[in-house]
Parts: sequence; C-alpha cells; structure tokens
Amino acid sequence: MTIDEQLIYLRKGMAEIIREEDLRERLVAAAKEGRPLRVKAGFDPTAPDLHLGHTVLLRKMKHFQDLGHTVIFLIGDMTGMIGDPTGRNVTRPPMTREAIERNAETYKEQVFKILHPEKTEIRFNSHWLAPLQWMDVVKLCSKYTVARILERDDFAQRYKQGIPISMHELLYPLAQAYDSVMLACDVEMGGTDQRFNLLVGREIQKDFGQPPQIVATVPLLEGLDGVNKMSKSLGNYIGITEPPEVMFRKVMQVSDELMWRYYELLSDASLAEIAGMKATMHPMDAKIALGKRIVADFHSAADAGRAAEVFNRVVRQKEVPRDIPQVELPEAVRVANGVRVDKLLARIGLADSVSDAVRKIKAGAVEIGGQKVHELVLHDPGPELLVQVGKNWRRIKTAPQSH
RNA sequence: GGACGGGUGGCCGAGCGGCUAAUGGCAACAGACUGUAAAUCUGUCGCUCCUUGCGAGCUACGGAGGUUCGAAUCCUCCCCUGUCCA
Repeated sequence: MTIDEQLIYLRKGMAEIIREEDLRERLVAAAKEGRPLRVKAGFDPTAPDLHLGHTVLLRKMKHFQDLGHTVIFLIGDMTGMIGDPTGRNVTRPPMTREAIERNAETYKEQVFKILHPEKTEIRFNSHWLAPLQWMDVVKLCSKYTVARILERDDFAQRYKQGIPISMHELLYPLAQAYDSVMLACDVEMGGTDQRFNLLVGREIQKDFGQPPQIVATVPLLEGLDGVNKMSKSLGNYIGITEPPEVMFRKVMQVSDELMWRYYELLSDASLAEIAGMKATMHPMDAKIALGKRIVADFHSAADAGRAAEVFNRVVRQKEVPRDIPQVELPEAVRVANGVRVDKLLARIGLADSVSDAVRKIKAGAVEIGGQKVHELVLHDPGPELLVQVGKNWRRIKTAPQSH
C-alpha cells in the first residue's frame, strides 16, 4: 500500500488523529527505516471482561498490525490503583500478583480473537512505575502545570461545580504519559474520552527528548440503550465471551438507528455497503445479518446460524426455550397444601426479594406451566414446574431425585 | 486558624416537626402494542410475615447522642466535603 492508502485505511472508523501530518511522516520514516511503529493502548487490570465497546479500539489496533506495526497492549496494573478519575476519591487496593496474572491471561484469550499475537507486546506499567522514588514522582510532576492539568474537561467541570478533586487523581494523566515515555510510543490510541490523557503524553515525551506520539482516538460505542457508552456496570453491553445465543439476542434488542452505528464500528462493511443495506433491506433482516456477523467474529459462522435459528424459534415463534436452568425445589418453600410461589421466586432468583415476588405475581408477570399465577400458594404441584417471569425461565424439580 | 454552605432511596433532586417508605425526573422490572427494535401507554419500584388487607411489623434520609407524644426536618458532638478569608 502507498502511504496515502495506508492513511485512508487507518483513518476509517477513527474519531480523531493528532496530528495526521505527523502520522504520515512517521509512516514514511517507518517504511524507510524498516522499523515498525509502536502503537500503545492501555487497559484496566481490574476489568478483564471485554465487550464490543473495546473491540472498536482493538479492531483499529489490528489495522496497524495489518500494516506491519507493533501493538503494545498495556495493562495498567499500577495506574489501575489510582483509577482513571471518576470523582470517587478513593484509591483502590493493590491487586495481588496472581490476580493480575490471571486477568492478563483472560485478556490474552479475548484480545487475540482480534489482534495478531505475534505482533503484540503485552506489558504492565508497574514494571517501571513501582520502582519510582518519591523524588522521581516529584520531578515528573514538575514537568506539568496545574493550569494545564485542569484543562481536562472533567477536572474543569468538577472544579467549577465545587465537586472535590483529590490530588492523586491529577497524577493519573502523568502516569499514563510516563508510560508512553518508557515504551517510546509512536502512537497512542484510546477512546475519545482519553483525548486529554493521550495529549499529555505528547508533552511529557518532548520533555524526555522523545518525538511526541501521535494521538489516535476512536469513538465510544453506545451501549444497548443507545444513550450511554457501552459499559459493564451499566449493564448495556455485549461481552465478547458471551454465548452465541445471548450475543445474538442482545444485538436484536438494539434500536434500528443504533444498528447502523454498530455496522459502522463493529463490522468490516464499507460505508457504501452500509448505505446500500440501509436503502434496500428491511431493518429486521439487516439486524439479523448484523447479529450473525458479530457472533461469527467471536465464535463461528455455524454458531451464528444456530443462534439466529434459536432466536427465531424462541422469540419470534414464542416457543419454550431449550436450555432452561434447572433447579431443585427448595424444601423451605413447601407448605402443607402446596408450594409458596412468592418465596420460591425469591429463592431461585426470579425475583429480587419475597416482596418483589409478590408484586410480580400481582402484576400478572408470573406463569407456571403456561398458566398465569395469581395465588401465592400453588396447590398440587406436578413433578416439574416450568416457571416464567418475563424473559427468565426456570425448570423446577419438585420431587427429590434418586439416582 | 476563621466565616459561610452541602451530605436524602441505584443516580439526580424535593421536603425542613406529624397527613412522609419519603414529591418529581432518570434508570430498572413487569404488562399492552410490535419486528422480544424504537416510540407510546399501564402498573410496580425498602424488607419480612400472614388470615393479600386502602393489613401488621421492621429498617431507612452521613455517624453518635439529645429535645419532643412524635424528627429526614430542632439541638450537641463527630466524620466527609465545597467556597471565601488568613
């Protein structure tokens, strides 16, 4: 590929490149010297469950690898203890070495579904941050000013609104910048929310006599709700290790509008292809196709087909799903004349509490064996109960099993 | 060190002695509608108990005490936190 073609390839699906001219020069230099660029992105060691939101970035990193460059997958085991400032003024407890290693392994399994292993370095920033002395940290701090650190949007907002900002939070961008120095990064990538942190890296690198890294940001993927960014804590995510049927169902839940955004950021379809689909396809068919693509990416084409079929059977034709979790009837739930349904639901996780279960029963949300339940006591339960609350099902064995 | 302000349910945010398990919004859950989409509408949204009732008990408004028949609301001390002054 020519340099221009490479730039076009890299720019696709990117939010911002600072500065694009620098990237061009760097690509030219890399080609001339036969030296692969070093492209870094950092990840939180405490949350090794990746979801589709992360894959937007990973996909983009892979594109650098496609062009022969090296990707550094940095696990922020030290910065993770600070936590990228969120306003909570707590430092997190240090993680044990074993926990970090375990998470790293989990990461590898997931990340290599997208990245090329042989062009990926996995690093931990505790390797250079942990040995720093107090004076080293002070010196690092001296390289940046309060006014500049307060330029960070969320700091500025919080400062203005009188929301507390703890000192250690200010250190996070500096630590991240120092990572870039230690790794001699040519490019650092992240979500658009990382823009500030990535830019600090440029300044600090200059201070250490390194050429400033190119900053490349990708858009934040909206979660299933279409409003907030995809995140595990908001529960609006699709995890990349989730089973095919779950993934597929979640994709189908997405609004039509959001679906096109997913096509853009989560598939390799070109913008022209997407526009074509949008013009000609029924939205539901397009969504099914998207679901299959995504499942195929993280599982297989066969799994994708199966998942689509299960969806069609269970959801659209309202058949009773297979694979319903099976549980024993808790003895505590039995009463003289039958089974206490409210307590049962609370016990087996179909309701948050007994009170919640009572509410759900009153609301007509509970079905047993296809019959809506309105009484708290179920008389004469058969050997097996098929219980449904909303989209959750349980199969309950009422007689103790003897093997 | 001083002056003044704030801490309410998952979040935001009212309430400032009883009618307050606590207005409202968001989120969430369930139902209707549907393409298990969105939008919309309806209901629910602290826990437990039972004889399921406009039922009873318990827990809850930063923490601990106190005043009062009665406190999220008043007082004292403490903790966290913001602004301004030094």
